[in-house]
Amino acid sequence: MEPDKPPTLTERKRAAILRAAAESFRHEGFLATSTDRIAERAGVSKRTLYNHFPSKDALFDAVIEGYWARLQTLSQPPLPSPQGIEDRLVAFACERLQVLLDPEVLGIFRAVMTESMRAPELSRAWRRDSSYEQLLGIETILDEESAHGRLLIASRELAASQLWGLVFGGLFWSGVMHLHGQVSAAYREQVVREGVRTFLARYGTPAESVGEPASPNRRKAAASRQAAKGKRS
Amino acid sequence: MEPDKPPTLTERKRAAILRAAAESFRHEGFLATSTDRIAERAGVSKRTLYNHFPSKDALFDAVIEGYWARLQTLSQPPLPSPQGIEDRLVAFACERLQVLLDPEVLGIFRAVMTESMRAPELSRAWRRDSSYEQLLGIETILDEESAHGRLLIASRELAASQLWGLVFGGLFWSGVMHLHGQVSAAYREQVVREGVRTFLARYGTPAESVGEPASPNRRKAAASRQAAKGKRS
DNA sequence: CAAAAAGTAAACTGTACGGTGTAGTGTTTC
DNA sequence: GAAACACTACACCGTACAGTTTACTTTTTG
Repeated sequence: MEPDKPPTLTERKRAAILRAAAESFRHEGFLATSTDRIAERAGVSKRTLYNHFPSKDALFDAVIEGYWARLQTLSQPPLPSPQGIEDRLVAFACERLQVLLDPEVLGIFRAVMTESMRAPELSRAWRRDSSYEQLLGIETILDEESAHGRLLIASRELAASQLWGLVFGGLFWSGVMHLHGQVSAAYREQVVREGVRTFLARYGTPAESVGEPASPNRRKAAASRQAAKGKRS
Repeated sequence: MEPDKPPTLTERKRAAILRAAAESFRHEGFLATSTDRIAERAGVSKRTLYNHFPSKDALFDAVIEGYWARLQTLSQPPLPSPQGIEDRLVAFACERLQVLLDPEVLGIFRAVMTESMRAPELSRAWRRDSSYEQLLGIETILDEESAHGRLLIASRELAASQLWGLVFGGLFWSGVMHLHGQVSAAYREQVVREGVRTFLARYGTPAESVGEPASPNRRKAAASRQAAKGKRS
């Protein structure tokens, strides 16, 4: 909007507090972080911190809301589609995965999960409304491809959740659990591509067997038995 | 071995402490649990607690090791196979899933993850040695089925991780994040079965298209492009 | 430039926690 | 039944933390 008028001191202080708090919460967790430490990292007096946020809980809430809003932007643009379906799904998933595996985001997921057991009312945003499949825009892109006849899907929720598991599940879980350090982008893409191929082995339509070395007699009845509908108990 | 001679008082106290500690750690997390509270719940004096365990950290370690040992037993018996491959994989996965979704186990996963960020040296057991695919015995059962010609798999690690994502990923993640309450066994089985079907759409062999309504011309070149080998970066 | 608003430093309150010390009571074992 | 051992109750130490108070300085604004 306006060409960034210089931020007032109050705004700068507030931002510094939020940044420092996010950093601490991500690295140490909510309980292990002291407000003294946050104020120190933010270069701010403790009183100022408590002028901006009424309590440590409120500060945590504000940090979480900020990240949640950032993640929300993921659900919107499933990007246009010149490529074949495999490449499109791979590109889509790699983009999302890069965000999900960002150490900053992983840290927030950990913090949210941790506090969700101690104090469920904090961080309720992460549980209300939308599923992660929706959040990531998976259902949207599947709908699009289905509309173009490139996918044959009986239950979009089921398919979306399977795609999530195939391409995100393993790496995301490893990341959250610190199972290994950073993985290379190349490895990530390989995992994603193979996941997409498995997904297409069930849900792809013959029309899209593009550029493959040779395999004419594939699939066809692939979607012949897909019943799952009722969810939950 | 010996037909349980009555446990000595010391043994009973120790067990009570471990039980109370596990309960508290699962529900409140490590930091939010006080040793006073553990002692109280265990019906034990605080001094006794510190006679059995030198520190709160050591107590946490002992609790975690106990659960880890319990989970280890999962990796052994992939159970015999009278059924067709789909039913066998479904039965196998449902059994594992039941353990993974046990609130007690979920709570421990959460606690481990939380402490893994604050103090990685605790709970190292959960990261050393084996992958979760190994832990759950997925690779074993895939090897067996491959040996019988019922699967055509290029990379066992990749396939195992995909099966994990398809049948465990979604529900496990939901459970860990408290996304919904308990899900019914019937719903679980449905998700698992559909996951297995997607898996078989890529890795199954024609020989095993048993009892299907009608779909003779399936797959064959399914495994023609499976390259993934190099891991990590 | 003057008044209002916001920030700072530092001491302080009350509480909670991890861990120890002590003196005495119950339990096991020979 | 007595010596060795484990359990109990309880006071205690030092530290840490969320949040407040006070007295003072800087920034913003009209």
